[in-house]
Amino acid sequence: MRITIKDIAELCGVSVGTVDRALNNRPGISAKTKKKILQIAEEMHYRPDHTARSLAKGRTMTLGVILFDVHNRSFAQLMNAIADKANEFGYFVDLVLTDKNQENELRCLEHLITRKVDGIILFTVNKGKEFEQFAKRLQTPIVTICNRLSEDWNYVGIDDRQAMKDAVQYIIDKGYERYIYICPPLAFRGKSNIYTQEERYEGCKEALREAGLEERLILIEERNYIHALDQIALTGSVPRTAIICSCDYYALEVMNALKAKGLRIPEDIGLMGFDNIDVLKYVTPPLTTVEYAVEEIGVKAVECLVGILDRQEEPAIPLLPYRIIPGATI
Amino acid sequence: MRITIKDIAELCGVSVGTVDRALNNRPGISAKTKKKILQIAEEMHYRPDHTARSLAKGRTMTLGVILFDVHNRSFAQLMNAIADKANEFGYFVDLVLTDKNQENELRCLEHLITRKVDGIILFTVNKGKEFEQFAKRLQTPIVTICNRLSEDWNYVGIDDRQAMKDAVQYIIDKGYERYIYICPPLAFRGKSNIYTQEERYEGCKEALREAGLEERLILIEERNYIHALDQIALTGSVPRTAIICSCDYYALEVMNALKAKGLRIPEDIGLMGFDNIDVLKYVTPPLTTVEYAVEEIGVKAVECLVGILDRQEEPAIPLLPYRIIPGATI
DNA sequence: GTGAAAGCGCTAACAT
DNA sequence: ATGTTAGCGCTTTCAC
Repeated sequence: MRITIKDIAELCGVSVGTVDRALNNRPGISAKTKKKILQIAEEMHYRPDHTARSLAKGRTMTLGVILFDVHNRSFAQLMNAIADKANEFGYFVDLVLTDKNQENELRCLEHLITRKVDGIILFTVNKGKEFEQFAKRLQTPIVTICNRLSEDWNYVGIDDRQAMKDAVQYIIDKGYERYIYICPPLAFRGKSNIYTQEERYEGCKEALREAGLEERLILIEERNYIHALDQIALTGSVPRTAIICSCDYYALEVMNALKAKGLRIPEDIGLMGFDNIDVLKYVTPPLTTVEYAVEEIGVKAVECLVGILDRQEEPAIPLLPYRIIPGATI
Repeated sequence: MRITIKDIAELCGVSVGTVDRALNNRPGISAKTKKKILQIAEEMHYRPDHTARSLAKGRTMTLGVILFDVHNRSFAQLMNAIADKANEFGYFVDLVLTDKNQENELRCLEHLITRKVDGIILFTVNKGKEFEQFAKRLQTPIVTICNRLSEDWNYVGIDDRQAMKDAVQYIIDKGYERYIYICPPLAFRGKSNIYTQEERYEGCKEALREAGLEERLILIEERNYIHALDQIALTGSVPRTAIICSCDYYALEVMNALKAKGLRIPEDIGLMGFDNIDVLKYVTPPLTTVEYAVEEIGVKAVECLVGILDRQEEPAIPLLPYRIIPGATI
């Protein structure tokens, strides 16, 4: 049996109320008894029971975080940033993984509610009015990150459309003649929430359209994009081509494929990523990509949530900055 | 106010005991009332309060996991594996990060105890009798992974010494004449728990000793190992050198440095890593390294812990297998 | 300054 | 088959 405040109370010959006052240094207790209680507690290696405290206080001091997994993109960094910042505010973090599965995400949300988390940071794959109603019914503050749900929800992220637009403009300036855009199946649009992916694609199209190059774009959105790439003439006397990937991981796979074909980057073909994931520093040639501060997304999300929880304030968060990392693949 | 079993009881005109029986399908309830209760609960969007349940049952159905962070090595994969396996058994996972700081680790342990986790999976940086006593005093089952504490504790991992020995033997067979071993400062030996690092280094020495090559080994254990490498003659008419790194991340940094110097791998210099982290697939040339199933470590650790918790059984876990990945850098 | 007691929401043992 | 009740460990209000 673990030691409780009741045990401490008996040992000190006082009531549990007094022990509580000492332990949580609340007023209404003499310095002397307080000191004694704290000493005994220390000696007995007393550890408070957070479960009981939460039940009594109605708050768990815990933030739930919902992500796909911890591999993708820079989720590991994001997670670290969130955990650190939450700790600063005295909160702890519960991480749950959806594996990009919508049903799973619902279960994750239920789980966090069951656990009575005080607030939730959500990278959603769901969308639609029905889901939003479900989420509202949970009666728990939610901050969305990286993938917008709707204007009704707090959101922390970058302007993905403008960022991709800038990136493509950067490519255009280098004088490419043909553009291949690779992204996950936009056909999921109907079901899954791929807001960010859509935004990036729109940004690409906008840039090309404004440059009058719209018809030079080839969209590859199949699962097996490497295979699809093979189908497209990439060698010999073809227009000078740039491959634009909606995220770095695609770009890395493409880079492997291009290398395997013996193509030189960027002489034979240009390549652009997005996200600037941390492993890029070990990849040659250095990938041209778009960077933004993932950690900052985590920090801002926590600040927003804690603001709501601790101070009932809910300020809108401006979109975060981004920048193009030149690299050597464009 | 969120809805509770008491509310459901009133709505159904039954007692909380009956509601509990229905919700947790325990015996002693008619199919009819059960159905009604479940229906009302559904309609009212009832969510059980895990906090209250834990307090009543004395179990939280939660496993604590203590790691440095989620970047290093293959911690992300490890974490995913642990979370998945724990879910299978109906457990949830609480992850806490120590940032390789010993004091922090103590706080993390305290935290998990405060949260009343049922068991803990620990990648420790602490060691010594005092720490072990502290850990035992927590009265919570602990399974150590990846870094041994002592024979007193359950452990899941590989035979690092033998694995590195095999790796170095593999290098020796390729006819290298000089060996450079790079690892974190073994000087931390006194304070921090670097069991695994020591084992790997010993394995390297053993292999060389048995081949009569012991004096050909240069140990680099400074923080700034890239700088230290520079000091050592690596070009021109020097003995054919292999650089052995105690983990892949060092090897990747070294690879970058070698490339920057214009050295060819493995023609000019050999390079070996350890861990086979997942990003290696995007790195050229493919790094020769040692692989083992991180996921399996997670799975086994969870199985062990759940065995202790659910069935009071505590079987010793055999060390996991490993194998050398040839790559193209040796 | 300190004690007593009523919860927090749920479980489980004991009645009926 | 169903109801009643005493906790689980802590917080908090109200007396003294």
